[in-house]
Amino acid sequence: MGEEGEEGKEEKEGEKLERESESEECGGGGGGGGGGGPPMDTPDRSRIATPLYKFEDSPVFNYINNLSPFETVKPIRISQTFNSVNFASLPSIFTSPHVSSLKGSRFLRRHQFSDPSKPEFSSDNGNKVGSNDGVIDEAHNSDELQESFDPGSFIGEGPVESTYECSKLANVASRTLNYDYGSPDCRTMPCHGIDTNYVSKLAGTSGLVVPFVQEVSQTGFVGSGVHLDGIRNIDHYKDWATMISDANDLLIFDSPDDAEAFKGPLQKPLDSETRLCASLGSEFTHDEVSDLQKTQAVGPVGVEQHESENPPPQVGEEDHLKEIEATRDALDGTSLNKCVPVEPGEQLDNEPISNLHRGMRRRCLVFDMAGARRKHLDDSSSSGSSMLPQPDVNIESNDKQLVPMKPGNDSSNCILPGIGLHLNALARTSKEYSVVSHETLSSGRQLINDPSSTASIHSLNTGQDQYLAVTSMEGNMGLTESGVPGMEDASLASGYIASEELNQSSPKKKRRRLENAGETEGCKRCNCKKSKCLKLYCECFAAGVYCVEPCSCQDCYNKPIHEDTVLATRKQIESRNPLAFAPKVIRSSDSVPEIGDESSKTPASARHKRGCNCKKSGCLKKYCECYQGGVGCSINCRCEGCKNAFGRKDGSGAIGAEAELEEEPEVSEKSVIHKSLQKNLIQNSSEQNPDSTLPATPVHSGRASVQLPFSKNKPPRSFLSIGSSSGFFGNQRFGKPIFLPPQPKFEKPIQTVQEDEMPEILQGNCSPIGAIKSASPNSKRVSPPHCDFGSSPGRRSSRKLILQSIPSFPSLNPKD
DNA sequence: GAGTTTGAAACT
DNA sequence: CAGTTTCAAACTC
Repeated sequence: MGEEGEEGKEEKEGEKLERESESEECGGGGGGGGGGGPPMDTPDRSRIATPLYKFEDSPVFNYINNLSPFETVKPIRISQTFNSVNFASLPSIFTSPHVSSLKGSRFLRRHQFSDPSKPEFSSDNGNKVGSNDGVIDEAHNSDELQESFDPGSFIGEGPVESTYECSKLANVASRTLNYDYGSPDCRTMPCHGIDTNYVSKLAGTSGLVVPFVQEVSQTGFVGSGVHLDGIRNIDHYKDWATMISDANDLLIFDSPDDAEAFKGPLQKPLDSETRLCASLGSEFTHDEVSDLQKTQAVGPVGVEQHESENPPPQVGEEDHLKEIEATRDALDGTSLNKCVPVEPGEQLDNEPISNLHRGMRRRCLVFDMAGARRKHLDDSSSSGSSMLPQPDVNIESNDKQLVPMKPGNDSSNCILPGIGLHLNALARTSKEYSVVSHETLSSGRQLINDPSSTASIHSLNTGQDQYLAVTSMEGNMGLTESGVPGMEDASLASGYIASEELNQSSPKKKRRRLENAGETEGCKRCNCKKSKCLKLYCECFAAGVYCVEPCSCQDCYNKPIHEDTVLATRKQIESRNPLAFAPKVIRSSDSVPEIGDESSKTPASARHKRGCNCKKSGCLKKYCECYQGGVGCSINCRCEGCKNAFGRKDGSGAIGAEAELEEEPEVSEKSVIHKSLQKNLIQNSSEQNPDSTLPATPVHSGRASVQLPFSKNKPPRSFLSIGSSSGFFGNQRFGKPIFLPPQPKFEKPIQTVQEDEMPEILQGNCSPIGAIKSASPNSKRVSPPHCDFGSSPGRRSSRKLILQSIPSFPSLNPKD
């Protein structure tokens, strides 16, 4: 009975959650997952297109042309090119060219975004909740991406456009392939279409992108394309008009957030661009504005107005103008004015601006709409940590959260199953990089990866893949290397996507299959049936990552789609046990050799944070967390009959696995242990390096590719940290408390988590113990972890691992 | 592949 | 805080 009761309870909860999620998803109405079809985006492209041409013919247009020093070229718009290209390659599914007309897209977008569902998409990249239609979704996603990518949709339109040509290919590729994002090159390269895509994708997921994009453009992305200066001008005006209209919208909507969001993100990037386009904004005068306004009525802009629901008041024009101006003024600060990047590269720059603007706005709207949820997320997630100063960042963080590890349903996001992780990781990195690194980390230091990490990645790739574990985000960042693999994965991924959905249907089989196949690489995933993957029972959840395709879980809520739920649950759990998501295995500094010494790094140096409680397994089976983690038992353990090969509680074996080997129980397991040990050694070597290179950043620890000895089955997961935002970098760097990508049970911890890494709190100062206490729920002794392990105080200082789980510790902020 | 064992997590 | 239940992984057959 009790069970039933409980189940019922859970069910209720689940339902509740579901409802919530659904509401979120559908929020707007339409979009929703299954439901909505192409929700928002499919506007009439034709319709959109038309206006432009008309526009050209219009007197206003002529007027503008006259004004502009440039020759007007007929706007044969890139869009066409772009469209043509895209479409050509696009699968039939995409019949509706989202991309086609930027403006059109804008149009739609607005509506779309207004739709609450949007957020979800953004987060997931279109992954819809639970829907199985991988294909469709994907398409959808891709569309979305496109949209986001699409200048119109994309905030960073300007830049994006500039990248256009490059991006074109990328887009196409992306669509067809679905996920090329992974291409490492992107990061490094300034303009690569891929980047754009990637960015766009990211953007889609989050508003963050903007900066990034901008950056790209700035970087010099030289627009390959032909520049239609004249067009540009025109566009510029047009953009202005659009902007104005947007401004109106803003006023109307009055969403402060928007404005803010706007400013933040754009500003920076724009600033840089400013030099290029600086003057454009200023150029506009009232008259021009008015003209524009008129134009709006006539031209394409008019369309927009329609959209905006603010019918161009012919009568109250003045007022309208005033409004506009006011808006404009307000926006000035924002950079909109600055805006339009004049880079030659920008083919479509004009639109970009407007688009940019739009994008911003749109995002803002989205936020607003989705708002509540996002906000709360932000708050929660970021609350502890210092958020990035810029709004974007916040957004990013949120978005990140969204990033799905498991595409589960959203193929798109993940897209790459294989890459999925990779992507995710990359995405984050990229985002962060773009944003963070640029801004904050100008130093870029970290970007450099660890070789080791890279190596690990490679190895992973070979395997299954799908989840590349990017050992370190940073490594990823390095992208260059890591990215490459990702690419491969991506290609592979496409294939996987479809299958992903299927997987869930037959979890067990799948799982087994994965285990067998993937074990090597370690792609193991969870197989939760009742926990909805929202409890620590779930390995994925416990690891702070979203469930991924390979997971065989049922009723999984550990997906980006259910971000809110996941976060909430996480919070809950953390409230109970702050260290719940912290790495379970802590490497003791003592033994911890320096980074370089891998050989010396043995599991022995590490210990399980809480210790095990084994009664029957003798700590010789994976039931034992210590053993599983490849570490010896410690005084923290309450195990009985400890025979842990890596070190006994009594200390006999403690020294190290090696010692253990000798001591190994004669039991048949000996061989097993041996294997495990060997693996460990190997892994350790690889891992350790990473550590060294990897700063304490959780990320590293995170899923470093390194697998613990036992992790064989469990490969490093993708990194998407649920929490997201903090993302690997984010968290630490920004000190966001959000979930860190936890390190997989042991895998990560071992490698990365060194005592050094341990949160300062935990470390040296046992003072934090209080926290720890809480951490140790069961009274299992939570020995002050550090103390025990942290026998070597000296080392600790160097790294600052932040326990993600720990909410806010300013001190934790990344040294970086 | 099904069933059992195990111990962590969750609950009371 | 301790005891019990639940859960999913690990393991066995």
